Amino acid sequence: SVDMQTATQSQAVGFASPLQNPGMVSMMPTSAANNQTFGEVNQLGGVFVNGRPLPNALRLRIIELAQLGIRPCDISRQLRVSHGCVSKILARYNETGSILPGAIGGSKPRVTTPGVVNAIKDYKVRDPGIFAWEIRDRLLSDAICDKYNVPSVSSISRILRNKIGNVLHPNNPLNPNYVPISSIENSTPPQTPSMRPAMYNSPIYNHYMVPPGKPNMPNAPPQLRNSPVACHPFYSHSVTEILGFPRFDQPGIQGTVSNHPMTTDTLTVAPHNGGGYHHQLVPVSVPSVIPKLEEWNNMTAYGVPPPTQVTTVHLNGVEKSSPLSRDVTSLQQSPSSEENRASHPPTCLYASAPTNTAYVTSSAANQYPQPYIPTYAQPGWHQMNGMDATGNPLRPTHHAQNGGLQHGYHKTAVTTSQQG
DNA sequence: TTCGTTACGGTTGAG
DNA sequence: TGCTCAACCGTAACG
Repeated sequence: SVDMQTATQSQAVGFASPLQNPGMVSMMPTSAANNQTFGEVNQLGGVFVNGRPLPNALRLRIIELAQLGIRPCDISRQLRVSHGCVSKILARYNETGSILPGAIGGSKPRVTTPGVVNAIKDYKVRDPGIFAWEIRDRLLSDAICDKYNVPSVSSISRILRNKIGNVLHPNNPLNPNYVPISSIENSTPPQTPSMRPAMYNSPIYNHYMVPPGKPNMPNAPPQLRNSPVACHPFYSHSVTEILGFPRFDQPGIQGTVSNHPMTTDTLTVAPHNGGGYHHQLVPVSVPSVIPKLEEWNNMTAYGVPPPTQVTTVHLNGVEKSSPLSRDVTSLQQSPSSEENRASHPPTCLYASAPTNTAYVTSSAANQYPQPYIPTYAQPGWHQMNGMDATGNPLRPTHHAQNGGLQHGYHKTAVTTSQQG
């Protein structure tokens, strides 16, 4: 058991139900000194971790109950999840068919890929007076980009400025008034800096560089001969330079693709739900993804029975079967849903509100009327105190690693309980 | 009372 | 390794 503390005091494990103490809403305060962290309790008495998705099991239950005809407001009360969250999850499910949260974190894939940059260069070379918006239109009309990944006009302008250079510069080959060096210089290369035309003394030129039309510079290293780097001083990057590896979108060099980590077939895109972009690459060959601690997972590994799927409910005296049973089974059995299965907390994490008219009657649901017990006050859980049950240091969270606040709960064998 | 919406404080992860 | 930024999260409050 755990000592009870005042409502306004940070509490390590267990606490009085906010339903009994309406003034106690947030359990968030964190003390770096005692290295203890806390989840939060919402106004309904449900436990949540700020910034993190609800456990999949709870999301699934929301969908189940909704499909059984239970109103969102009742679901909200029963599961102690804010109605806004219930509304959001139901809306997402109706829209996408997925119960899973969206992809969190990461960066949006760049639209200015090397191929796009190259195309922009081509357009600019062929028509130095072309406007950025015209380039944008051509990227679309030439099917180099679609409407979802076409760079903005400002991005194109930036590319023109940063990667192609000032076309108004008299020495820029893209300048319409550019005078080819071949017309200034005869075919004999200058032997000393003082003998070269002035432009060759410019920092942007070196002895490897030749103007367009004289591509095969004899004193250039073989790898630079005929290359844009050597031929066009304003071309600061070759495609390979930009890519950092050979292009794989061109025929003939396909064999190099698999040598790049981002293009091997050991990577796939994780299931993503709810539109947006896909950016979570998951190594397929990894046998199991390390589950997120914040997802309150693996309760079953410590002696707590796995949650039983809710298949029927009694709603106003009428028993209803869950149409989601098949989906539940699919979720639990899907090879790609290791994390989903691991994140199923016991049903009793969220006790029914006393006034609920709908109640669950499966074996798991029999746990529902039990007293409210916070996630981390359940057997097998205690709050992060720096050590796990075996004495090993707990994995620090992101913010702990950065010296900031620590959040989340870590699975240990310590048994604590607290009834609200 | 119900529910859609949104500000807010938070986490996450690629770049 | 640490930072930035834009995605996401659930809650609480509003209408």
